[in-house]
Parts: sequence; C-alpha cells; structure tokens
Amino acid sequence: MDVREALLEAALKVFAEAGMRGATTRKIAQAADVNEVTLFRHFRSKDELIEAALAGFAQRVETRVLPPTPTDPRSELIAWCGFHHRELHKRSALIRKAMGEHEEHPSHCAQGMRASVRVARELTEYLRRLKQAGLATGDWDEAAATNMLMGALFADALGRDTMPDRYPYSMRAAVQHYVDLLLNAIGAGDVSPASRGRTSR
Amino acid sequence: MDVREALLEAALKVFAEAGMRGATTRKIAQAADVNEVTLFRHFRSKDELIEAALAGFAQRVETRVLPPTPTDPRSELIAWCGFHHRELHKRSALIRKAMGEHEEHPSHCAQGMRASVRVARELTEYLRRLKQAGLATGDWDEAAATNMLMGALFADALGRDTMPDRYPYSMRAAVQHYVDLLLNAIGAGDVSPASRGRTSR
DNA sequence: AGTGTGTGCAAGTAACTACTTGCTTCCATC
DNA sequence: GATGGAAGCAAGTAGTTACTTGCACACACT
Repeated sequence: MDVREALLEAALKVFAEAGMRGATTRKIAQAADVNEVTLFRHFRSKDELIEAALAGFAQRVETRVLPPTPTDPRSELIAWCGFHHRELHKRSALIRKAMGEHEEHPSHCAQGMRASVRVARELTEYLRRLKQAGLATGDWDEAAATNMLMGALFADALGRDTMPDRYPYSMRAAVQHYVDLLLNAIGAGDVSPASRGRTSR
Repeated sequence: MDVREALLEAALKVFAEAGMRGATTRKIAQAADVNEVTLFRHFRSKDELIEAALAGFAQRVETRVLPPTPTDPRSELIAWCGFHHRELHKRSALIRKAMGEHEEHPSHCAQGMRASVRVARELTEYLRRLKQAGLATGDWDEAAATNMLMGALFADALGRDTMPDRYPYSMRAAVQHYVDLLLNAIGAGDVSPASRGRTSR
C-alpha cells in the first residue's frame, strides 16, 4: 500500500500548488513517481483521490491542548497560538486553494474547515475557563474573542507573504502582539507581569 | 465601448464563481451576452481580460475615511468596520478565488491586495491619532492592532458562510464585538460610555 | 450610393483533459 | 516452477480549451 500513500501525498502537494482544476492526474502521477494508469487503479476518479487526500489531511491536523487549569495565560496562549500560527503559515497555499474551491467543490472546502472548528473550540473553552477562574473580566463574548484572535492569526498567516507591507514584524512577534492585545481586551492584561517582561516585544 | 464594459463585468463575475481556470472564454462571453470571438477582438488574450477586470475592480474599491480628529472612537470605528466588513462579505467569493491564484498568477492576486493595503493604512493612521489624542493608552503596536481588527473582519467575512458554527452572532453584532474588544485592547474601552449603552451588545 | 467599423456565425486548429484498453513485466507466494 | 496480483507502457477515446479564420450582416458617416 506504499503507492496509495505516495499518491495521496502527491495529490495534496499538487492540489496546494494548482488547485482542483490545475491538479491534473498526470501531474499527480508524476509527483508520486507512478504511472498515470496506476492512479486510476487505486482511485476510481480524480475527485475521489483529491477528496481522500484532503480528508486525510484534515484528520491529521494536530490540535494542541490548552491547560485545563490556566496558570499563566500569556505564556500558555503564546505557545498555543505560536504553534497554530506556524501550522497555518506552513499550509497557507493549501488553505488558499481549498477555500477557493468552496463554490465548486464545497465538500473539499468543508474537509479543511472541520479542523479549524476543532481548534477554535479548544480556544473558546480555555477563554471560558479564564473567565471562571477570575483571570479575565468584563462582559465580552467568548466566541467573538476566539474569532478575533484566530482571525488575526489566520489573516496574518495567509497575508504576510502576499502583503509584506502590512506585516513589518516577525511571525514570532506577531503572536505576542495578538495575544497581548487579546489579553488586554478580555481584561487579563495585567496578570503575571513578571513573565511579560521576559520576552521581547 | 459598451461591449468592453460588459465583458469586464462578466469576467469579474465568472472569475468569482469559477476562478482563473474555470472562467472559460465561452462562459465569460455568454455572461456578457456577446459572441466569444468578440471577446478576442477587445482583449488579446483571456489573461489580459482577467487582469484588466481585476485591476478595474481593485481601483473601484472604496476606502471609507476615518475622521481626522477622533471624537467618539467606538461609533466611528463601528461605522467604518461595518462598511468594510459588508464589502468584504459581498466580495468574499472573488477574494477567495483571487487568493487561490497567488501561486500561479501572482499579479492577479496582487491587484486585490493593493486595496487591502490602502484600507489598512487608513485604520493604522486613525489608531495613531487616537493614541496622540490620549484617547488610547498603552504600548501596543499600531500595525499589530490594525491587523488584529482587520484580520478579525477578514476571517469573519470569509468564514461565516463556510463555518456557521464558529459565528453564532450576526454580522452587525460581530463588528461591535470586534471593535469593543479592540478598544479594550488599546486602552480605549471606557471612553464615551454613553454611546456604548445605546447599541445592543 | 458607397465605405468603414463593429458584431455575429460556422468552422477549424492544436493542445490538453480524465479516463480506458490491451499487453507486458516483475515479484512474491504456493 | 506455476499462479496471481500489482505495476508499467503505448495507444486511443471523447470532450474541452484558447484562439483563429473567413464571411455575412447591420448600422453610421460622407
């Protein structure tokens, strides 16, 4: 079953480069170093192959866990956001292409969205815990705060290569900026100032 | 020159639905209610047509102005963000497709980005004015705060149709949430509380 | 009345697409 | 050593694509 894996991996790569229409069976077969006919022996159609490749990718997306009992929100969030920001950036080409397929192949797009929903839920629940533990105050909406932070990471990861003017700071600094802004926004900005001074801003 | 305009408009519409590869000259000509040959009499190639259509669109994108001397940041930002949020949402299909073309047709993608950079600059300068006027405090980064708010609007506009679970609030409420969070983040949360109670949160 | 200019229409070209068929070759297992 | 499955290879099918050519028509100006 080595060939099947090679085909799935190649399909993901070519899809990320060229999208659904541009990912021809010939290109995929070449990328997998396999005869084009073999592709159709493993998958009934190109659609089936791409779908399987995207589903496999979405399943493999790792969701980092945030601590069940928050102690240092700033460093915890920076670690978590840093990880997901890097993942988003690494996969930005694939994400752009999958989003572009939304009108024509909604199922392809939906595969990728599932992972995003999972990650967002993890953050929402962490923010709820922060509020319950008294580490954050105010009457802000949990879903909105989640989407604000994740939206910033998402737009940054996708836009920083295409609009360098808008992102003059490094990826590392970006995460710190967004986390600090969010912590201020949810009334958790002045907790644990000791850890705050330690990292460069 | 009516036909030329019809072709540009049709090209933009078909491109938003199907992307570069899917926007065939036949489809565009049909959408413009024009013979396919006529398309090639006005534009040397399909590439040239799409490029012109996207350039025209990027040029037409309206940039709302933020007041030179801020008085009520919350309502001023809500009005400004509400407008751009609606515009982003209206054009989300086009934006998704243009972003997907980044690898294969960077110039197409870049056309759209120019407008985004313009809009972002307007917000950055407003935030700077807020800080100078003493309406916002803290040592936050202006570009980061800009990108945080615009990233939230951008991700919301593009994701709310494909991931309704993540956006349980209305578009109107979304803008208020993000603006309130940002104002808190930049130490401008408790100014003009009168106007704050007026709108539903 | 004549002369462009812009358009429609029918047809064709050359390249590419997903997918198929028939045959050969390798290689592990019985 | 025979058998079966998995792979390669060459070729072909039917459809689509961007783009071209040649000709006819209709309208505007002189």
